Amino acid sequence: MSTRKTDKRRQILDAAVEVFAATGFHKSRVSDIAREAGVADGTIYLYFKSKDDVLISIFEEAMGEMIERAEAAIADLEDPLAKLSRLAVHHMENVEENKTLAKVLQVELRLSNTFMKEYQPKRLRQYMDIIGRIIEDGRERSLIRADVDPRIVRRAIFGALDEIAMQWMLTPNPTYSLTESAAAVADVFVRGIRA
Amino acid sequence: MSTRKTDKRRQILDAAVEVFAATGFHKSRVSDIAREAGVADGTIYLYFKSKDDVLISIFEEAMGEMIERAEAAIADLEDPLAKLSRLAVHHMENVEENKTLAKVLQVELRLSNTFMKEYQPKRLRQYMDIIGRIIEDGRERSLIRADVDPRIVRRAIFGALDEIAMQWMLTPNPTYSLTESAAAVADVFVRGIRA
Amino acid sequence: MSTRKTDKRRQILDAAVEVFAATGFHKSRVSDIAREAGVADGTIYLYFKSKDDVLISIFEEAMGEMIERAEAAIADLEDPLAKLSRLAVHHMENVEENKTLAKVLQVELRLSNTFMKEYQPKRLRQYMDIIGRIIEDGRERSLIRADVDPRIVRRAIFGALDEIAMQWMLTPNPTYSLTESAAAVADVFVRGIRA
Amino acid sequence: MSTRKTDKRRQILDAAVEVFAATGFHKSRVSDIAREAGVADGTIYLYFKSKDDVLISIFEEAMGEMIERAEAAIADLEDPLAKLSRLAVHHMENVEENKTLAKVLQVELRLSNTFMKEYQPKRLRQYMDIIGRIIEDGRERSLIRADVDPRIVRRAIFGALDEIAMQWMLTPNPTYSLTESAAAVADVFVRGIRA
DNA sequence: AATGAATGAGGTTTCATTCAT
DNA sequence: GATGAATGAAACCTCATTCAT
Repeated sequence: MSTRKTDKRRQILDAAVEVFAATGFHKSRVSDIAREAGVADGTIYLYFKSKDDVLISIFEEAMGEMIERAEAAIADLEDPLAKLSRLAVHHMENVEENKTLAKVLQVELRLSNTFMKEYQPKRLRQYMDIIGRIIEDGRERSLIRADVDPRIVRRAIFGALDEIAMQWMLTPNPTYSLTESAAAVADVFVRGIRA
Repeated sequence: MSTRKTDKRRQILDAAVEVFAATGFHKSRVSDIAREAGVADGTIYLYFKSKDDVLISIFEEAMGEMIERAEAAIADLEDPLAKLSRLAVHHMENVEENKTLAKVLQVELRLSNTFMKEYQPKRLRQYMDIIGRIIEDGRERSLIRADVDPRIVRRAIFGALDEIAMQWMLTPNPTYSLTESAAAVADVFVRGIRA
Repeated sequence: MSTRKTDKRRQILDAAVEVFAATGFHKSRVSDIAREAGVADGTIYLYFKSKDDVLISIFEEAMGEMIERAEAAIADLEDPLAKLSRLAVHHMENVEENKTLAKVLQVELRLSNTFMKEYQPKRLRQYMDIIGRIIEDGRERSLIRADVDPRIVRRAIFGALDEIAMQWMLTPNPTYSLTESAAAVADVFVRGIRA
Repeated sequence: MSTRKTDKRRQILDAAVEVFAATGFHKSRVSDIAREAGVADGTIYLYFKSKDDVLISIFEEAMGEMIERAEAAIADLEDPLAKLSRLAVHHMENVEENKTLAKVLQVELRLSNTFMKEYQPKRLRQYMDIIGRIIEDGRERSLIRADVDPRIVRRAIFGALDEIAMQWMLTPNPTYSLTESAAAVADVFVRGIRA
């Protein structure tokens, strides 16, 4: 029974990702998601508080996974600077491999007032904290300059990656590799902050 | 007569910036803008095609000015790396000095579907081109490494600045200085790309 | 369930006839129809595409019935000329007995651009075809002159009846009998076309 | 000066006929008429009370002329029945020769609420009175049956002609002759009412 | 748990008309 | 007389959400 509950919830979330990516959050109707998920309109409200809540849930779950996977991706590395590079490439791999979800997370998410102002910071901060901790660790081990402020630089790194990924999402037929861009960006940052 | 026409147009644009910043684009009603501007609802449609067009016009004009001022700000500098630093600080000064306008440009603008997908790229690219040209110039003069791709790095720099400014906008009572952050970010990039 | 659906649809159509007859199509607001029908504004759009569609549906249904009833009314008659007289009187009886509906069909219907140019012809032609077939039948049986063109005369007969009914509708307190007028008009046409 | 005044008035009326015929009364904007007439929007209100008044004025003038010309057309005939035939053909000739004006009078005029309910009757009655007087004259001279009610039959004749003309107006490329139809209709009526 | 029919708030835009010049 | 910039009223329809079944 609990599996079933989860199943339907997942069905709806998956359907919502498809619908949001195809039509955009604002233009998507709840009934579109319901049809795509094969449930009645009202059923969605048994699992989510509102249309916004569906978007937020997509974000929460996707970010939760991203955070886990990001931490796993850098776990076996020793060097903080290597971790940074690996993280950047990993971030872009996620985007490239899961374009539909990424489109929702990056493009549609920003279009929701509620979201931008209330929910985004929390999870994003967690994600950025990974970067922040790498930098702090590097500073303690004198691999990164002491005058590098982690709170600023973690946001700079995230902003740089995000902007490049955003641009890639909005380009209809991108010809360049996102992961190569990630490596280049990481290279600049690594040179910029190392001791 | 031409002055008058311009006057009323400006009145409406200024009013719209205030209203959009206070209420958000979506929640703002055209009649709110009209009241703030001291004109009738219909008058707005003598100067703009739609509510969206008002937002777009704010963006077009503000970006036009920003581009001009950014170019003026770096005109007297010789060193490309110094130009980059100056540009970053200049960017943040604009945001700090004109918080209301910046709020509209950074936060509300992203919330308009029409906008994000059609209008933004053009002007933003022009703005990023300023960064791109600085980097190209630096490479030619061997002050910047030859393997730095201007197309990627200009976007990385913009993304980094934008993300930090965005965060600052969304923070109710920011205690940190935006220009100091800009200097720190610029420092990282300068170290990251110089030969 | 199907009854319920039909019920609500009928409720709305009946309400619309009342409202359109009282206020005129253009001046009637959708919310007026909703109130009269005892449903929410939005409910109307579950059953009809638009306000125009409500008017069109009234017409389609009313004309469908009129065509059926007209054919039933003349079914037991042999003589084509007697059929014509009966049809004319039947037409006016409908108008007299159902003044509210007739008002909508005759007066308000003509005020809707969309309607006049697209929907009216089809159903009206069907109605006129009844007259046309009577005339053709009469010609074949040599009861009506061979040089009477059914396509012209059917329209002439309809036009004559329609104009007289229209005038009656627009007269606040008509003192004359519509069915007597119908008999008189039919008499003229019968004399005019018989062999 | 008086000529000039008349000139501008006429300019506007002529422009309005063109615009109404092309776009339909409701869809036509006052500014469209102004542009077509080569005057400013406000100028129209120096000569007419309202947009409706422009339509009414077109009708009044056109009907005035039609009435005059109709009376002239039958003046030289003695036989009332011949007059009826002549009148029918004359009516249709007017329509055929002046399709643009006829379109406005017949199609667009009916779409104006104000008009149908207030102005039309008066002038139309005058026009129908011509038919009525012919019939009365015929009755007195025993050329038309005594039991033919002029008030009914004049309206029947007008309705028949009007319906046929209306249909012709709404047919994109009519292949049949309107005047021939008029003759056929007149023939039926003449046979139908003569003693 | 699931349904889906019903709800009803909410706002952009048009365009006839006015009136200061 | 002529202009045309400015006015401002007015209503259709959508769609997220509810709740009786």
